[in-house]
Amino acid sequence: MNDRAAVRPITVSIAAVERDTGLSKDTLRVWERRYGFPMPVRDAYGERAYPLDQVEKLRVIKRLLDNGHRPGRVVAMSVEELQSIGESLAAAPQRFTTSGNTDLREYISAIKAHDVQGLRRQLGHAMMRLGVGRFVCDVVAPLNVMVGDAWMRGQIEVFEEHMYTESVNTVLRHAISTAPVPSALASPRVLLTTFPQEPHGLGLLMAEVMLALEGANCISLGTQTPIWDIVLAATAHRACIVALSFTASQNPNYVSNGLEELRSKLPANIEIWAGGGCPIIYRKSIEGVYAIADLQSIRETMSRWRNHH
Amino acid sequence: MNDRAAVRPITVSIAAVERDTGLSKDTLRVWERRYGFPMPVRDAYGERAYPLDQVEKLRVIKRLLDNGHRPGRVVAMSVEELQSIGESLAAAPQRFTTSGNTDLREYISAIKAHDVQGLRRQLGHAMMRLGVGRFVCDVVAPLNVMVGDAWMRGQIEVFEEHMYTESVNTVLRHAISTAPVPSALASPRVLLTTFPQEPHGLGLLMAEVMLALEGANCISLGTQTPIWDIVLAATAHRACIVALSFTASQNPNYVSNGLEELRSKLPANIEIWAGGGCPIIYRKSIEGVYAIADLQSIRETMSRWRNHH
DNA sequence: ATCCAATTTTGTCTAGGACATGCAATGATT
DNA sequence: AATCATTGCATGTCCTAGACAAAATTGGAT
Repeated sequence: MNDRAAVRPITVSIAAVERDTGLSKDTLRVWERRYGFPMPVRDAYGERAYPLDQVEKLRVIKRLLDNGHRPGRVVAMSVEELQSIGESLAAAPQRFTTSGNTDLREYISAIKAHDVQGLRRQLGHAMMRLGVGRFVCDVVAPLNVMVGDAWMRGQIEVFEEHMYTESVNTVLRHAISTAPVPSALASPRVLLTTFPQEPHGLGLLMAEVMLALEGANCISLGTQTPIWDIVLAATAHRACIVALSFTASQNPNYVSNGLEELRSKLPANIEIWAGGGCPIIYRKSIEGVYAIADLQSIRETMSRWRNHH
Repeated sequence: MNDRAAVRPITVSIAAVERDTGLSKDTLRVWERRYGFPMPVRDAYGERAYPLDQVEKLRVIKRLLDNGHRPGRVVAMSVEELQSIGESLAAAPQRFTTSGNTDLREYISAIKAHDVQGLRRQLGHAMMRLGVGRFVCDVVAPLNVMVGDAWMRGQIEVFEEHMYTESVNTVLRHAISTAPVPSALASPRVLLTTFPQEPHGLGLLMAEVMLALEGANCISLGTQTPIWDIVLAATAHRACIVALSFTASQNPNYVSNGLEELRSKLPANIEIWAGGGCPIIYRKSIEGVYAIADLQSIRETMSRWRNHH
């Protein structure tokens, strides 16, 4: 029995860490210089090679940063300290039991039991029981948060989160397909997509469901559309509204710069709606961009739009 | 009337260029050093500020690079020369007529007319007419190639490709949802996903459709699952087969190294099936990995599997 | 408690050098 | 003439280390 682990690479390159954590190469290098973490080993060419446990810790740190913590404090911490912070954070807003006597822990159980069929059945039942709108707002949205938190605390594996995401994806798309096709004339045409750095599409789907409920004519481009192509698409599809989704992991600079750029390139009569978990959208308001704080407020924003037109 | 153009930024930062063109900051700097293009002006802080026309030219160059051209030739060229190259490429071969008396050009027309509803209707009709299996093999697969080619020739915009992808996504997921749930006992459990570098999920969906038709029990994790999590997921879901999809844009080394790593970590009784447009899969066979050359051969490979078990 | 200024923190940009990798053109062999 | 090995250029990514703007925090005065 030779030690295979010593032979096989148990380290990853800086580019892979950038991709997996969302921290730029520049940031990774400067943290190493300033805080002494991460401290990768060097490969035969003198290039950084990050052990997997450091990548794991970086992911936890990234998640804490997204929740408002500051690098100087958390980067130097030990894993145990990070854990305790993460748990206190998750324990604080126990707003799980939001409403509708739904116990979200059952979904988590299904995920951890790797019961795909059961999870989808539960989701389907909840949708039937609550109606599509409340299902999205009261079940899917808090579940997303809960799954993310559980993952950060190491209670859920990446593949389990993937399975969850895929299941919700299926269920939401099914919900969208059952919505009636709106009358082409009266309903606003809404273009949905995300910026190039944002690969997560669940927020977009949730928004699409809510918009469809409001009778909007949704045109989704999926994720990661270049800004210039958003402009072209909005024009080509004669959109009234461009709706964008941003997760907390997004780089705030890219988000606000991108929104300003998009606003300047897009005709003034096309509105921009921005939503999702990214804090910068709500902290720093951008001229001509509407921040949609939660899914419920899509309804209000839409009625405002209707009154205006 | 003051000159707003002089006030408004007619230049963009290196980060914005990276975002808009997909060329990394490192690449942009090294091109400037080596080829003298792009040659940004400098702002008050001495930082690169790219005029919009240079960004535009960079976009054209990027498309030619994706087309197989080499930077040394094209980066130094004038805009006119670049134009002529793009057009000469457009005149190149067009292999439309695949099979089944379906004229794929109608789909392309719908895409270029930005007719989402029409495109989906056409796709739905074709599926009804041909049956799900032939629809995927004879329509979707060649259409993907055609759309990709058209994009490379500059005949289709990025946002049009996005709209197409999203439509096919919807139609395929609908097809999957209509497939009967297979009996848990007799049917093989197939885990579907892609490697972390591979964000494209259409190939995965097509494979899932074909597998579902063969009565397989499909568990999809979506795209970009870390290798170690594929191993965990395969074990947790008691998968018999792990199916992976690779597009042509994948780095051959990553693909073959990743497959070898996965094979070594996965229990020997779990098969690995690899498919998609990536040439390396078929050129270099890997011990214990089955290459699935096209969607039809999923059927044969599956019957081989059944005979074996 | 609220506001403003000084200070610290933090991410991103800069420069040019190095080098692995992959493609192309050459030379050698069948 | 076609195939294979070798050499060499082309190219992207990584390296170090310094600088600085923007954001966040602190301290002090109202």
